[in-house]
Amino acid sequence: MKSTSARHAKELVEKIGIAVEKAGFQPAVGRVLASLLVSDPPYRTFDDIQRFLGISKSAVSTALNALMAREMVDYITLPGDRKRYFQLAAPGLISQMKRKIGLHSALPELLREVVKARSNKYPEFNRSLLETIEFISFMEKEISAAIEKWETLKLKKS
Amino acid sequence: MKSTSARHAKELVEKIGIAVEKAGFQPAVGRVLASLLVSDPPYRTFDDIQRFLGISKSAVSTALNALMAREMVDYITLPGDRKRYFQLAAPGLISQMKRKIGLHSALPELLREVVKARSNKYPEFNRSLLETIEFISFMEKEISAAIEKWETLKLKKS
DNA sequence: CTTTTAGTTCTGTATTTGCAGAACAAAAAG
DNA sequence: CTTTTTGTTCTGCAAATACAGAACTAAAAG
Repeated sequence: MKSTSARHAKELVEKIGIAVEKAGFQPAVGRVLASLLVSDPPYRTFDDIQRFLGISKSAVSTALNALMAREMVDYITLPGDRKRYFQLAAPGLISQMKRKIGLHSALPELLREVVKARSNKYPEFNRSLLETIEFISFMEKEISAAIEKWETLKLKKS
Repeated sequence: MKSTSARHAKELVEKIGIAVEKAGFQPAVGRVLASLLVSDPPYRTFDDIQRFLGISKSAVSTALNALMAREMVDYITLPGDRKRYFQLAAPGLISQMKRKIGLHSALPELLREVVKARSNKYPEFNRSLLETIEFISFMEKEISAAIEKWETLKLKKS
């Protein structure tokens, strides 16, 4: 079973790695995350990961620490075993996504500053800037509303 | 007036440039975009931009073409004037944002593949993966609903 | 035709990024 | 104590990025 799906797993890891990379992480971070996604069992030691991915210890260490800093990965330990068993932390994954979707940077605030600083000689241009700001604010509100909706939905289920 | 706010404008351009850069563009692209935001008048020639930013022609050319490819900038021409006057295209800006918010690549699809490929030996892990997928799908739906809401809102206003 | 203008494309380079490999550290094992 | 294990941190390099400057192009002006 493991051997039959091993190739598929590797391919999946590559594809997921790229997707995570596009979300703004380093390539190695994406691969480490991906390896923990497909891993069966879902927890792996430092050098399980290193061997599976064939990358250096420093890359694994940096990646795991980056992921742990964002609470996307944590680890367990077993009695009488010095190793740490790293595993995905799904709640951390979800809050990471919330963060990424949610606050759209300083842009709206900066755009407001722009409009304030502009002359009123080109009202049509200023109006379209205001509309852009309006759109961003609207989306921010809608998104945080959606997140709350999701959370109350989850609360009801439990 | 222009001279008193000139410094403020330059600072704003830098700050906006960085914000745009963080959104995944090259530094020079961010600055060109920003310079068109604060520019009064809102349209500028190629070498207005070059002189204002103090960067090379190639950088300006590449940046403008990148922005035009995404329809975030366009240009007008004046009769008997060979120059192009570049300006921000607010609708393009907004649709660019829609695309960027409108989410998140192949990830949910890949996660579904992961779940399918996984054994059922660790049901709790699989369950939490499913919840993550659910969250992403939920947010995608909510976001596109919000965008539609915005669009009908805009239609009514006109 | 030649020259100028307005921009594009190419070539080289400085900077940044991302990782390997080695040196290092801390704690446990022997 | 010494050795082994489980990582971490540092040093250096290879590749990718982003831009400058120069060469080039197309169209208009003269």
